[in-house]
Amino acid sequence: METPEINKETVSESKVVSNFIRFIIDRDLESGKHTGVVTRFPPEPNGYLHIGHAKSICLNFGLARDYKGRCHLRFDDTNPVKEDVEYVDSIMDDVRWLGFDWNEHLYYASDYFDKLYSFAEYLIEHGKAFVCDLSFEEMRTYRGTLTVPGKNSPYRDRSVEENLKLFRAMRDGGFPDGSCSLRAKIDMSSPNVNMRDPVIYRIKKTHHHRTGSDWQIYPMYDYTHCISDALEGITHSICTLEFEDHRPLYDWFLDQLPVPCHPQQIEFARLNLTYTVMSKRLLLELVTTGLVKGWDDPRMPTIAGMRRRGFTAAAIREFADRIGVAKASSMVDDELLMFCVREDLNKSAIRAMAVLNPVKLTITNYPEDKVEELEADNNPEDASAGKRMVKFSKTLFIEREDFSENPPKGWFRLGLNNEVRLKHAYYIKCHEAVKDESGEIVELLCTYDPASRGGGTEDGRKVKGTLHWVSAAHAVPVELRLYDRLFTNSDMSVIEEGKSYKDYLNPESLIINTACMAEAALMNVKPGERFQFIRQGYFHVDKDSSEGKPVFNRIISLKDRWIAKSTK
RNA sequence: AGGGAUGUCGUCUAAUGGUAGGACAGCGGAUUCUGGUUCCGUAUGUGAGGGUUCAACUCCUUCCAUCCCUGCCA
Repeated sequence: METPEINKETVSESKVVSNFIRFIIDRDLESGKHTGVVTRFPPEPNGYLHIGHAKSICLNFGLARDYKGRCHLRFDDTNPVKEDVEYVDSIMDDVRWLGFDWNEHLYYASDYFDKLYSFAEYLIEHGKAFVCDLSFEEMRTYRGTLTVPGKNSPYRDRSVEENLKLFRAMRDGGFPDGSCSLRAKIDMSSPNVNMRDPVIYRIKKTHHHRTGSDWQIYPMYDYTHCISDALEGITHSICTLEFEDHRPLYDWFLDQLPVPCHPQQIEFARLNLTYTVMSKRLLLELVTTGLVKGWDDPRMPTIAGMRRRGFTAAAIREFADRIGVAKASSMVDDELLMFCVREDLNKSAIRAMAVLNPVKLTITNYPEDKVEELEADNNPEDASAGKRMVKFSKTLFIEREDFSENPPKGWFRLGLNNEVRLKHAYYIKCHEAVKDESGEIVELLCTYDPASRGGGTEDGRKVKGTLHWVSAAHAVPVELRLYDRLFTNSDMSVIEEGKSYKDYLNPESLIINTACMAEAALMNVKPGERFQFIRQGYFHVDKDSSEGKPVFNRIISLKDRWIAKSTK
């Protein structure tokens, strides 16, 4: 896997909007509870990072940046059956690409396995943990339900010596998977089911991506996470809302153990985006069933997917800043993400002309073999982007949609006898639309006004419509991949009775366009470059491109007020 | 009477007892060699009831709605 350098775009200090977490930190700093801020981003390496993780990354690394503290990257790798180095690598890659740096603070929960084990013996010695022989089914029965208290395990009162002996036997591979577990001794009648003697170690004779076959037992999340935080001196341990019920357990472990500090767990609402799914399970399923072409499919909400699509890290960071942080569950309109992408690209993307659905246009009063070079600016938003020369001749291509024989009200593109401007070139008028037997237009016969060279005339007459175009003899064919939302349902958490998320797949989420004719310069582009195809949208050169065969991903179309108006 | 949490424009989010503000989306207009960009304008909101207070999104109280929790997943 490629390992890019830290994103060159500077992660500038963003205008800070207060939120409840900053409020807590300010208070802790003011009261002297803390003298600095240490946060962490703790992914489990069992899938690729998505836009929801990006929110968390921007939050945690952003807090560290703004408070001049530090943010650790820690892999929560306590379940070897689901985890893999491929994910570890992709996660580091994505965090770096987003523009964040953990410096030397890279950690793995698996680095703490020895300490975690010792702490477990400490709990046993203090009568706070026991080895339980209950099977999965029995344990479920003993746990009770949400409204009925649980019952104590019959193994709950084993002696410290016996527990120690059994736990060591577990460690040494003396028992098969699932035959027994180490449990905390808390309270089976707690209304919070997480406190009903939760399992803290289970037997898994599974190879671990970092510790190999060193361990036969692995610690559970609740036990591991709080201790890892404490060991690293985390001050504020920020996680999502579903862990709110786990906070008493987080605090319980740290209260029982001789750990260096007691971080504060703070929960915030995870990101939900319209028209997308965010669950790792579903994302994995999309990949493994081939519904998308890999984790970096440009339709995926993964960071790898958005990166390949052509979104910039700056746009994603801006998005994270704009959505804010709160505790109320929410669903963010994907238009906000698109806004951030357009906002960033508008300033930076080089303009070019490409005709997606070409129709031939002949300028009847233009000399047969003449070819002119016309000057075009590369970016009207940025004069430093310079200018380029574009070839113009008698035969051109324009968009088929830019001509209408019976134009609707408000139309100011090409029609019979109305004048439009060809961007950077001349004013033209159309006199005839030539059709084939089936009635389809095959050629537009136009005349041009030589006095309008460059796109304007001395008389200053107004020409409302401006079209993009390419010279037929000089244009090059390019492949376009037109991406759209993967799903058709704005709230994917609401699935109709009897349907599944697959029933909401958008059949037009990818349209491959091989008819596109582009200005010649686009033949020599490199993967990673971004352009604005004038009047169409932003495009990103895909890694599937090869010499002389460029492939462009449509990042996002331009906003189009005409469509909005004309379909009303 | 299981527990935990959350309700502010359509959406996201500020206001921490003192003018309910911003952004996206929408709508209207101006500018424009991209129906893009930019600029200007505009409508829409404190879940409901009661109470405390000179003053309540904020405090108290009752109700309602929504989300999360019964993995040896994280």
